[in-house]
Amino acid sequence: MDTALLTKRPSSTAAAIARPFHELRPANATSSLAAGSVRSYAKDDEIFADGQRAAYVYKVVSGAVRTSKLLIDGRRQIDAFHLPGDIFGIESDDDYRFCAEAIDNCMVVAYRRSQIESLSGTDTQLVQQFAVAMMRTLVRAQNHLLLLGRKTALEKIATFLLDLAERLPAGDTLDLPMSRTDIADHLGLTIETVSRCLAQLEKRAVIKMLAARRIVLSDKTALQRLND
Amino acid sequence: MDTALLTKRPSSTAAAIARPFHELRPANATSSLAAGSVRSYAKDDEIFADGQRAAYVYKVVSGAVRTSKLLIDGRRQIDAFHLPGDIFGIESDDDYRFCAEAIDNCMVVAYRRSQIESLSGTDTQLVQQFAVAMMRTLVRAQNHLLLLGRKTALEKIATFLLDLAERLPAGDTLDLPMSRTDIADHLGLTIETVSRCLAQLEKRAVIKMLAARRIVLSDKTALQRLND
DNA sequence: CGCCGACTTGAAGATCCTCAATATGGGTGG
DNA sequence: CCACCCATATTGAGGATCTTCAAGTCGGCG
Repeated sequence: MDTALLTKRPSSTAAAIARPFHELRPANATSSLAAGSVRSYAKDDEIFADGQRAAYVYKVVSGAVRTSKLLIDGRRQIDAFHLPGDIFGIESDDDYRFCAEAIDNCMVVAYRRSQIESLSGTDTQLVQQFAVAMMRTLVRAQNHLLLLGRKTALEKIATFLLDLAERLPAGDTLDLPMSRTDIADHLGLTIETVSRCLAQLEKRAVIKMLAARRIVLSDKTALQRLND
Repeated sequence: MDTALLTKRPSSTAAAIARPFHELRPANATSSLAAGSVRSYAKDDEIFADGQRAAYVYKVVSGAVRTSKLLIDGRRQIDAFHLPGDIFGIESDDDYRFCAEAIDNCMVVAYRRSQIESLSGTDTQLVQQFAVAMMRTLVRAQNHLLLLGRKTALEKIATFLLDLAERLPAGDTLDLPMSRTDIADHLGLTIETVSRCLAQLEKRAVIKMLAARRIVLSDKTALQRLND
């Protein structure tokens, strides 16, 4: 079972930058009951919809996922991007309060919520993992409140780049999995503003854009100065 | 012990609108160990500071509390207002990542964090209460992301008023405990914009302002339309 | 009654958005 | 392997929303 899951690990670069795989699965044999099922999604596939019954909690194996909310007129807020190792879809009530979509081709592990709850006693490790995940989700959301409420467009971009650089393993060269639209909807901006801020940072020699989605953070100190 | 705490309950209107007091304290005798200490704060008193060692988790008994973050240049984001029954100050790491201040004269119960953690086995009720509180904090933060990132000033005010109306027990007449500055720093606006939006809602006969901090929601349907 | 903080209102200005045109580049088929 | 194509991204000009700065007004408390 363990090996079956392991062999499904793709050899793509996305998987190569994933956090240590042993973190993604319970270490002890007793937790095999809670082992989730691996699922693959293509770019822009819906993983779950807002309002849908929240039957699973997910962990990203490779690729990237966005969770978002919509206003009736279509305005969108992406609350978070989820990278390999990240857990998403944790709910206290019955239904999801977000929509989750694959940003690129990606793989996730789906854990049955009912199983997790029934395991509260037996598998401390996995349950605790989800508790930690929930707390991390909260911390990120709260930091993001400050960004959305009080930072300028340029500061938002700087914070975003630094945050991604910490979460993606690659050194100072970022390979963004998401589009400008996704970035804009995450930072409360428009794609044009995102583009102009990136251009401005490049003109200031703070970053270098090898391609639209391949960005070198040449001057992290300058970014940090914009960060707060 | 129970009675000692109960006699400290103030007879102010603020306490009268508090959620059922039995919810504020563990029901069974075995949890007396975890019973927190009651503390009073005057308007604008600091309850804890950002970066301070997070030794306590708090529950509001009466009055109101704000938790906020600051940028170095003084820009402030209030992540949440805490009303009677609300829990704040939950941290996973050692230190607070917020500053907490009394909005008006208020009373809180402080629970030693070390005690809560050591009680994980014995007092399920209290521990679970904090787990629920953490989840509620997360839900509110995530809803607030949509507000800050994608709503207009008028929509922000509408959402804010409806949210408060649900959380404060009084019917359609709101008694705001917080200043315009606090509202602005919560909604990512300036006090002038807050003032102008309220004026506009009043001109549209959606609300009526009996005093600056006493607002009647005359047309909740119209507010709801602005809400999303 | 008067003072002072809190709030309101007005006018001018900045940031960010909207609309529109152009450029880029990854993917596909010839 | 190249050329084309279309989604994605950039760039520009003009405009809306919200902010800033500056005067008032209100009202609670001594």
